[in-house]
Amino acid sequence: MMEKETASITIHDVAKAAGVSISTVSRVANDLGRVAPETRRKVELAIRRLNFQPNSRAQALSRKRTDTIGLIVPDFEGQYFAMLMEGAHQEAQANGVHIMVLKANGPEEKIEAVTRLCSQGRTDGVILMLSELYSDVLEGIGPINSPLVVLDQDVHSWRLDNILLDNRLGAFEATRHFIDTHNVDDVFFLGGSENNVDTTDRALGFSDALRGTGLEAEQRQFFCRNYSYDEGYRLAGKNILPLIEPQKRYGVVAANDDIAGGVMDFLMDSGIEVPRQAGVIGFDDSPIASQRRLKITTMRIPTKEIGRMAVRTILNRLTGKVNEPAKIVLKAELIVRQSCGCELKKN
Amino acid sequence: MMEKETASITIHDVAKAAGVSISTVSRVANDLGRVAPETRRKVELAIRRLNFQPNSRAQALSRKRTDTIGLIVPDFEGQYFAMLMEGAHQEAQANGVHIMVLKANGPEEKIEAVTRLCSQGRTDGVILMLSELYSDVLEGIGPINSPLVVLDQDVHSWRLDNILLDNRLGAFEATRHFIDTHNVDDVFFLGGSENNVDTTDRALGFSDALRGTGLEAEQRQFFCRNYSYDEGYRLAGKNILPLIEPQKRYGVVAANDDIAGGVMDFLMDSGIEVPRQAGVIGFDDSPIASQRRLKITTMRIPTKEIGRMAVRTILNRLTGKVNEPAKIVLKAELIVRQSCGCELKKN
DNA sequence: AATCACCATAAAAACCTTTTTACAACTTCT
DNA sequence: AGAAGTTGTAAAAAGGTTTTTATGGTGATT
Repeated sequence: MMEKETASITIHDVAKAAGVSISTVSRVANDLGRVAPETRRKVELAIRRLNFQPNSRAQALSRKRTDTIGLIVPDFEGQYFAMLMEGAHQEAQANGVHIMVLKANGPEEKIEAVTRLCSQGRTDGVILMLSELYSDVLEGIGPINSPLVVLDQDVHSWRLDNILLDNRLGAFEATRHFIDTHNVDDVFFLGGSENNVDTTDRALGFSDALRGTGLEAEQRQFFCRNYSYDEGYRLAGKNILPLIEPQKRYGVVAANDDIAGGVMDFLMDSGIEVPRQAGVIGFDDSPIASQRRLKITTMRIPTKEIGRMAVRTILNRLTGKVNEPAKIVLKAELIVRQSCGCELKKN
Repeated sequence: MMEKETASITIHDVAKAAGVSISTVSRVANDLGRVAPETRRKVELAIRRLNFQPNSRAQALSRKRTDTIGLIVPDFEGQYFAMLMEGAHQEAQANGVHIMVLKANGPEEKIEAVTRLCSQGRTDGVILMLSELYSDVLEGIGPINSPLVVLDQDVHSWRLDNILLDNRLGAFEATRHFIDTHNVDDVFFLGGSENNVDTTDRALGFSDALRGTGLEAEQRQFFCRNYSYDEGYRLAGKNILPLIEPQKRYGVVAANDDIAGGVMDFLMDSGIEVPRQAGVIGFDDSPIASQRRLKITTMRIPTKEIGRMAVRTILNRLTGKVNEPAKIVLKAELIVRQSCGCELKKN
């Protein structure tokens, strides 16, 4: 039988090589306690010479932490995940911790994921994108012994950390941009999945914006099966095109940039002039928004920032700097490009 | 002083509750060895009643494995990372292992990353996207004690596992598609960063395709700073537009779909008809290729598959099923859409 | 009836650190 | 000069599993 691991060198080997005890080696390696200069030199030499790499598994057990943060997302689609990851990883790396990624879809999968990461101590804290009805999940999880920060959902009543985006306000502003700035005749809202809280919140903001205009929100909002270009394209054909009349001007608020792109392309393919006849505003400011000929006006979401703050929040909890559950609400910002029609107005 | 963790219940608690020894609990929990039915019942009951969750940190130390696989990528840009992640996570989840993601850019960062994951035993194996000159990194890493599979680079001589894409062949086919099928007057190649092996391999394939045509490859290939839309747009203006003559027909092979999109948009913005005057073929078949009005013809790379196979390969190594270093070479597949001009020919 | 094999379980060792406790050998102070 | 405090290091305990070894008890074998 062949031995797999080349019996890696442990703290004992270093101790022996340096002629000291293991506790001394540990103190040198972790730079704590007082060590005589001469001893330190000997130990450091031995560490270097043997190329001693502390076994992180043993460290994890002893220190009761893994220096790892879990990130649970519903999917890897679109640019959202990548941007979140970018921010989270950045903050994590700066603090010497690692990111473990899990994808979990239904409530059961989410519970399972949190259990593996949290309850079994695989991570020191978890960032959770709930995205759907949360109560089932949170109840299923039960009491947690390490920090859990929830994105995209207000779970303040559960005394959990929260990094949120004010979706309602964002959609409100996008809609009002059409109504106030562009003076459109009518507006539509194209959401993602209807049991996705992002979407329902944005639908609320859309309704808010219509209040007092005489326009009824009900018949003006439609929902995709997911946040994709293809769905945007499909629903534009199914629900929006039939409602468009020649001489009027319209505004479409889409729940993300992918959907917005689909809507725009369908409308253009159908001979509708975008943005003259119909303007479009997306959500996210994902790269694709500016990587097309007609650049998409969008509500920028500081996704990278959210990732960074989520990690920051967990780290703060861990160091005990913060004890009250955090609730941070970020705002979306209107990025004016071409698809809303602002350029037309100027000319 | 407040106690942070609610002293979680251990195998000892279960043993006491069931009136057996801890080794018996371990045997029941892991379903090994022979246990009397009656004893098993008692233990299982206790486990359930106390909601015992084995401490994965202790398991990791004892079992000498973490059930975690590392994934090191150069960046999170584009859709490539997401697709890779999708495949890797899928295979991982099916086998009860986790994915730890690290971003590492230069050789030093890569060495550091591999050290943390591999040498310190944080993961059981690592998937590494080298993407640049590899020798520095591989030498810096030194001997490794757990499986390392390298993507996108032939490191067979280092006796490492390898999942590769035949970039040279892919670029050759793309180029020949223009020459053979479309009978173009001239072709161009737009690569990514010049010290990125993907790009240099594809440049070689481009050269291969020009052999015997009388066209010189040298002046026909240009390199972006990165694989982005903006760079494609920029280089199309700087290098390609000046070379275009009115009555001729051109083919542009881009190193990925983002660049291809940029090129197309620049050409169209400049009044060049795409694909009539200039056809474009991208690489990757990333979502953006089909999420625009003029869909991009592209060399599809089975990225998800690569992610899956990389995890599979590590798992196989771990279980000792495979001992010889694997070298799997996948082929890119031409996906004909609109940007190459095939539709025009038909009409 | 004595020996043997076998089975179920307990006890102990191992995994590799960190952290606490203990203990000498010096300093310093009165 | 003796008590008290400091300092540097060793020894031991702790962390929670898995795995190996030991052991008492049962049924079969001669």
